[in-house]
Amino acid sequence: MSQTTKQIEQKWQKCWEKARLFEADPDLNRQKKLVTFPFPYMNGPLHVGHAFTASRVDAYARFKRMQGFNVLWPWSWHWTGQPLLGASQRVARGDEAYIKVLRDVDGVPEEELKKFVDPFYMAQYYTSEGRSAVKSIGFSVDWRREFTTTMLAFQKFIEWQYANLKEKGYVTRGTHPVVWCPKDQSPTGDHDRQSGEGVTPEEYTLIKYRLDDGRVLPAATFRPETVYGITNMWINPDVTYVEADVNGEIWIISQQAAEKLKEQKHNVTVRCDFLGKELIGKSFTNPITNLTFPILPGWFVDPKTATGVVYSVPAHAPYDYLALRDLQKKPEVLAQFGVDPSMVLAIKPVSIIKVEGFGEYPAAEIVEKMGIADQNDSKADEATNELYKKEFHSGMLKANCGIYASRSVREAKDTLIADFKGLGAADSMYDLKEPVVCRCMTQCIVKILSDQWFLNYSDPQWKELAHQVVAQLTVYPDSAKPWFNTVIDWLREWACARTTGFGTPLPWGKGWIIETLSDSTIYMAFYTINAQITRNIIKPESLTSEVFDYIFLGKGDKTSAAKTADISTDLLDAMRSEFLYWYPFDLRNSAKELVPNHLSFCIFHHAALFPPQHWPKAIGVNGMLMVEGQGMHKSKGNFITLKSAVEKYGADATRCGLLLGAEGMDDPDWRADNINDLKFKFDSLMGFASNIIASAKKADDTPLERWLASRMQQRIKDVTFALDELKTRTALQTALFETWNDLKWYIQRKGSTEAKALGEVVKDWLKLLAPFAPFLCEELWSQTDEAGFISTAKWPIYDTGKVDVIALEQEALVTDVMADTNNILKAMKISPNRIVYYTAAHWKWQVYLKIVEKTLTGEVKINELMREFAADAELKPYMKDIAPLVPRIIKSLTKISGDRKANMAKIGVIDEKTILTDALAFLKDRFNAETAVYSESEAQRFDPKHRATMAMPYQPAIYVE
RNA sequence: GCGGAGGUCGCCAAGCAUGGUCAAAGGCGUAAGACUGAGGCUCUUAUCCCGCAGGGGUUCGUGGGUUCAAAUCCCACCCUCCGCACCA
Repeated sequence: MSQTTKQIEQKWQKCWEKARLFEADPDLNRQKKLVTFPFPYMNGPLHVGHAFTASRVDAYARFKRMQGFNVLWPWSWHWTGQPLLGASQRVARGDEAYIKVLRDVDGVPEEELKKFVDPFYMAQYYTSEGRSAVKSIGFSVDWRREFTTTMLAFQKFIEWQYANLKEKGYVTRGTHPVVWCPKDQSPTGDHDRQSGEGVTPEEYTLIKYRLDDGRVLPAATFRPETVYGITNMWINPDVTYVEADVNGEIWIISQQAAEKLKEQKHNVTVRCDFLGKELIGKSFTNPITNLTFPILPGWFVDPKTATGVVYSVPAHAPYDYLALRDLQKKPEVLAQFGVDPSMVLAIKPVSIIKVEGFGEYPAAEIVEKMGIADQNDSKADEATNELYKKEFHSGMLKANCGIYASRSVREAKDTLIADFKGLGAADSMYDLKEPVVCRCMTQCIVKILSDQWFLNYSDPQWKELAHQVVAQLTVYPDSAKPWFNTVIDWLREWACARTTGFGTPLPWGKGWIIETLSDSTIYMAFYTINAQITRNIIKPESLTSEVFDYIFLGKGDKTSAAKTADISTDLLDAMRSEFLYWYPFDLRNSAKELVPNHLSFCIFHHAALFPPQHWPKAIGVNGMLMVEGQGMHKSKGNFITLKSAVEKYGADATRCGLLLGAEGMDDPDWRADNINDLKFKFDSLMGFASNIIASAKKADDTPLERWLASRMQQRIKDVTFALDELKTRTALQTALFETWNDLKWYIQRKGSTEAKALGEVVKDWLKLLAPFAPFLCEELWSQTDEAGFISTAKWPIYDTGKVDVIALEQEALVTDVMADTNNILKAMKISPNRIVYYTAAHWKWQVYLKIVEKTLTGEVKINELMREFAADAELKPYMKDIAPLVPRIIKSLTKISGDRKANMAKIGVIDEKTILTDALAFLKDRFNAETAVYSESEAQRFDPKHRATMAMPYQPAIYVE
């Protein structure tokens, strides 16, 4: 009884483990490759997305191992961070919806689920599930180097890293605005939000206009340059405002604003509240120009946005223009507030920005153009956006803008804000453009966190170093390389410590732990020594900074380091040399979503901490896995765990199904039908190859075997080239389908599988497939006469000596003839009884080859050619036939590649009659018709329609009936 | 908005750097045949349109341009997907 896929997989997994096949130790006689995959976060099971990215790493690792490299492919687990804790708390809270997902999607058994109230238990559970899934899919991992990020030894490593970064000045301290949940007392990231995804704090400038009594009206704006164009203030008469002591000044702001400012480093004490209408009609002073303006009622003013105090720039703000116009049309409204309508009527917009395509008053023009009725018209928003954008990008400040006159808005803005603040005329506050609601249903605000620790990715010198890392880095695909540079330029300070979740305590900051994206930037170096740490049971406290300095940087005195650490100098040296052997890493491959964060951080940190010889060698980036055309989400019900995929389809089909999906940065699509199909294909392949291995014993060396061997060489070349570029899809497609098709063709043509040469080709084929479908290949390899594992067999090397261009050309003749025959049959719409081929006469070959030669060397001149032919005694008699032939041949040759023409010239005349005669039985079978072949020059031939004279070299004439 | 990646013959997808070998690989799907008790699987063949003779026509997001020649080069436009920070 034949083994099931599952049995085969388990068998080889055990064999590999027993042979310690993937355990890699330093070996100075061999070149090394350290390949890595970003450790997965353990708040859930591994899924097919992980499998896709890691399959690429594994295929590469296996390929390089077969090429003779000493390959190290380690794996670990990310436990530090917030989500694990959050997940565990949801279980503890009895969150049924969440528990249902764990049960149904993750497949967690009931008795385990209960224990998930302990986050470490949860992590442990997913980690051991994950480990067995990784083994079951056949990743060739050295497990001796495994760790989790909460292990003390690892945390010592992170401490060392951060102490170093701080010493080098890459860690800074400062304040930072975040979206904040007042109830949870923590920042509310996108994933923690009920609504308001993607909303970030935006900074408003507050212009501190002053009432006559000295109280401040801090009007909020994104466009402080418009302070020069103010005509009045808007206060919502129906809204409650407060008078508050803010940093020693008396501010008038909306009630909501007072609460917000308290969280933003403002000292706020509310003294009293009142309705906005009390302010209407009062006048105030512009702190920049010292001019005085009135306060008018504006119902569009939203107390929930910023300060609830807005100043009016009717020349450039559509809302202001509309609101003013509305008031001017309704003097009776003004009268209610005791405002003199004629004063309002006298307000004229003040133009301060010159912008292309608009005249004096852009706001009025755009309102007109879009036909906006009043301040309640929904189109007003659109007009605002359009005009703001336009004025920002191409606006110039006019002469009435003080010292900023004739500067562009875009360029003057930042200095202007700084100047105003310096004068005490402006302040700032943050607010959210749209409401954000936390998962706990609380409305979020902006909080300014103080004494926050940052990695200073803004540091220009650090950026420069990071660019240098990128410059020497190979990126797969190459097109992703510029992306890294733009990300490096774009990254700013990154808060690298937080107060909640799991993580390594910040070495110098009480209560702070290192943020999880910041604790996973150089840990690939830790792999190099972790096997030693475990094997020698090195205590965490022995891993002092002196020890790490010595191991990773060769710094300091090893005797004293060993002494303080209580470990031997030999062991220290062993770790040092192991690090030196493996580092830097040769490949890190991940999905493209990590480019703007993890992978770029990895570059920054290597730049900061390691010398250039230990900088990353190559980074691979791939797309994000889709499932049936959609993004994979637990909530969408299309989440597929790695474990379930392997169980259902087998490891090889899962790996190959994923890898055939896409390469480069394209997103692969997991289609269950395709994977299932592949599973059947592999069953078929097993029988196919097995049969060949058993029967290929006969010494046979015909052009067909040479053709097959030649094709194989081309496949070897292509697969090797593609894998070196991490083009896993191209490589697999060639290795699996194209090569298989070659073999099938050979067997059809040959009619048997007995040739020993075929068996040899199959061995190479299995090797090409082994990085992708290791279990299947290992099984088939064991059926051959070869010893050892295919996983460590020698990768085939492309050998031009094995390429027989004549055999290739001869076989091409057969396929070309078949294609032509098919075309004729299709046009005739018949099934033939008899097919006769006529090969070209020798003199035609002479003519043909002469022309081929000419086209290779340069321009072909017909009259010269004809003269040459006429001079040839052998050709002279045929001149009448040659004349019309020559242009035809020239034309047909334009469709043939230079390489092939060169081959044709080299090969000379091929014996078409023999080739076709040999293929006759095959053709007969294929077309289900009597077949025959004659040479055009044979007098005795069956040729009722006189087709023979149409024969051309490489294009025999065909007669069908 | 900023940044990145893309739009190819029913679907997925190669090709585009180095224009001619491109009606354009491969896989899927579809159709026919073989196998089977029947099916699934597998294998074979076909699969833009026209053509009773190996030929012709129209295709590679849209519109222009360069060229003897463009899926490939240039310009403009339209559309889709992804990332944008304290979060893994």
